[in-house]
Formats: sequence, structure tokens, C-alpha cells
Amino acid sequence: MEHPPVDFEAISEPIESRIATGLAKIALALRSQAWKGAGADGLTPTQGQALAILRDETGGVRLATLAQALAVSGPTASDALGSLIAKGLVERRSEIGDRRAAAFRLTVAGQDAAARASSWPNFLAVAVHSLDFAERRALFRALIKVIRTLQEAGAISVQRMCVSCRFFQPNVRPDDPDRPHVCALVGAPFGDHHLRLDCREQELAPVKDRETLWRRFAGHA
Amino acid sequence: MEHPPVDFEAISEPIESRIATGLAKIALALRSQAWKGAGADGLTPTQGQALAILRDETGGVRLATLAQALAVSGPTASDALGSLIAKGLVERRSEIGDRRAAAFRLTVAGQDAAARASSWPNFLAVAVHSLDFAERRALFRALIKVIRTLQEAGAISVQRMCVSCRFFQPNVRPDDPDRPHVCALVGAPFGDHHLRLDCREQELAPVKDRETLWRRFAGHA
DNA sequence: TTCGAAAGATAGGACTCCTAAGTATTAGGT
DNA sequence: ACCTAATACTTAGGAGTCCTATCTTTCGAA
Repeated sequence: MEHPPVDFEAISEPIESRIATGLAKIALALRSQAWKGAGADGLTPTQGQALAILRDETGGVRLATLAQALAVSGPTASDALGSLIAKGLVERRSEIGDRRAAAFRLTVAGQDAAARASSWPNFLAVAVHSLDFAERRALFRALIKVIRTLQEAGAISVQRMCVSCRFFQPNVRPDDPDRPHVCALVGAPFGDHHLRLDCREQELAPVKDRETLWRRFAGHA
Repeated sequence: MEHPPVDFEAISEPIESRIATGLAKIALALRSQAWKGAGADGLTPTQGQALAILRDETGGVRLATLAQALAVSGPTASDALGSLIAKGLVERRSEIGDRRAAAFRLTVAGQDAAARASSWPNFLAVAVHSLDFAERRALFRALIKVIRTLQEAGAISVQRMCVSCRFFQPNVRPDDPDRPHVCALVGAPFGDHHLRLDCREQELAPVKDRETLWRRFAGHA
């Protein structure tokens, strides 16, 4: 050994920072892929994301809702919608009962474009194949925890996740480690790997219940 | 049970897609936080990131290098540098020996701003505290695998990671599960949780060695 | 009815991001 | 030595992002 001994424990950045860096790098990849993927359709990443959001919503979407989902200001969302309307991918209707309000929805051409736009995070899904099943589950569970923490801290808009849902019954089936939870809405058991990040049927549980729910979920390994 | 039985296995999206969605949501949070954080200094996210990159580099940075690190085109990087120079945070010097080339570096004022800009992914590091140590390690290891896969697929620029470094000796110390690897440069043992994503001393191993290296690293759980 | 709140749209400005064309300057071949 | 190609950036031009501040219009409540 020609070098003095090195103690990595002492000189390394804490693992939390390294994880943050790693996530930031993936975010970068996501952005740059978004430009490549969206560019082919003459769209920008924001427009593509807006289409994807409109697609998940059956009825029309309000401007404010979209802005929140995109994590941008109202005017920015309005800009993006303006471009999409000009391209004939989105239409604006007045909502019945409130003439101030707008309901934006996809046109037929928009549905097509939205389908393509929804698929560009796929390159990430492909990269995840380099993980084995146990690793995938662990990664997914960790992401859910991080996202829920970000949500609770207000760094991200409220997501329609199982772990904040009033129908979620975590770890009520200890006998079945593969499917320990139950969704009371459909009355069916499921496991960590089926947890949803954005469930259409989700209904936010009251604040105090959320904490309990979370502890019961996170408590078990 | 008033509903028909539901088989989540059948109706769920595959876990890879859900992971991709989760990562996309975190990317969104990162972007929106970047606007908030950078805005305070009168910067944009791109400018902040550029400062952060300039900061980790001792000598000056070339335009092409910066563009690659930011995953944008040359002109875009040039734009961002132009703004930073106008704000007095960066200076441009001609490199000795090649009068076409430029070496960009931080000014004194820039060092300050760069320090602040480097800290805005911190909110993510804080969120990671909601994970226990085992989960952090698993998350970190999974991220490394995903990033290396993205790199190998060309979806992300080449990173200076341990796992592609010619000094990396993975799993050569099976007796010490906590620190199974060795960095031949400094001659010291270390574990998964010390792996680096961006090491200044990294030297890319030849292609064929990288594959071997990877198998030896990834093979063990 | 009248005032304030709410839903969006507009205005203005800095910047991002792209592709396509420059402008030097360097390196290679003859 | 000289011409050509490649390299390293810059400029130009255009659509779009994203912000804050400032309207309209409409709704709800006093």
C-alpha cells in the first residue's frame, strides 16, 4: 500500500446527499429524453406532460388542477394549453354552472398525441429491468416513502396515492406476506408492488388517520 | 364483499412503469423546487446547475463539457453562460495553446452563488431521512444500477462513477460484507454506500473490462 | 345591490432550447 | 508552405417556458 490508509466513512458525503444526486441525475435524463421524444411530435416536454395528464382524466380538467399537477403557475399552464389548442390537440369548453370555469379536454387528434407522449418515460422502465425483482420492490417502496414525505412537506402537490387513501388498510393480513394490504373499496388484498401512485378512485383520508395509516404501513419492513 | 373479487396482479401496471412514474414525480418536484430556490438568487434552474458544475471543477470548464453535463446543446449552454457572465458570476478565459477554446470559471461572487445553488437538492436528502438505513442503502444501490444502465444505453452522458472506473475492484473482500470493494487508487476498502456517482479521480475502464467489472459488482446481492 | 373572492386570460420580460449558419483556429495531407 | 477539414464556439431566429403583476368576468355573501 503506497498510499496512506483512507477512511471512506470519514471523507464521503452522507448517503442521503448521494441519493439526492442520483435522483437529480435521473431527473436530468428524464428532461433530455423528454425533449427528444416530444420534439418528434413538435411538442415540448411541458406540453407532452399536459397531454398525459389530460389523458388520465375522464371529464374535462380545470386550469388550476392542471397547473398544480404540472407544478407550475396558472399563466404557464394557460400558455401551454394555448399552444395545444392552437395545434388542435386540446379543446376548451365552458363548464356548466360556472361560466368563469373552463374544462379542457383532448380532441381526437390529441388522444393520439397523448398516447405517444405518455410513453416517453418508458426508457426508464426499460432501465429498471437491470434490477432483479427484490430490488424493484425495494426501490418502489422507497420511492413511495420519499414521495409521500415530499407531499407531506408540501414540496410536491398532493398525489392520489394508496398510502393516503381512506380505503387503504395496510398490513391487515400478516399471514400473507405477499399481499398484506387490503383495498376496502374493491375488497381485495394486495402487496407493496401493487401500490398506486395515482389512483383514480383514491379518496384522501382525514389528516389524523393519515398519520396512523402511515405508521401501520411503514412500521413493517 | 359487495364487489366482485379483484385481482391486482391482472389489472396493475407493471412495477417498472410504476417506478418510472415515481421517478418522474420526483423529477417534477426537483424542477419546481429548483425554480423556488434559484429564483431567490435571481437565477434559473439551468444557471444554478451550471454554477454547481463549475464549482466541482478545479480548472476551467470547456463549453462542450458543460453542455454535456447539463444534457443540452452547445448554444443553450452558451446562452446560460452568457447570462452568468453578464451577472458577474462567471468569467471566460482563453485557454493557453488553443485560441478557439474557452475556459469558464467562477468569479468570487460566483463561488458564493454556486454554494447556494448546489444546496437546493437538499430537500430531497431530507426526505430520504424517512427511510431506515437498510432502505437507504438499497435505494442507493438501485439508483446506481439504473444510472449505469442509462449511461450504457446512451440516455445519459457518461458519469464518473466507481462502477465504470479502472481502479474499482468489486467484491474482492468477501469476508467483510460491509466493505467488500477496494479502490485501487487509494488502496482502501469500502462498501456500496460509499460508491461515488461523480468522483474527480475516476478513470474510465476499457469497454470490455467494464462489462466484467459490472458483472462482478452486480452479481452479488 | 354591491363588494370581495375566485377562475382564467393577458402583458411584459428574462431565459431555455432547438436547428442552422457563421467565424476563427488548428490539424492533416500534399 | 498551402489548402482543406474538422473543431470550438458564437450568432441568429423562433417557439415556448416560466415568472409576477394586472386585468376581466362571474359568483357568492352581506
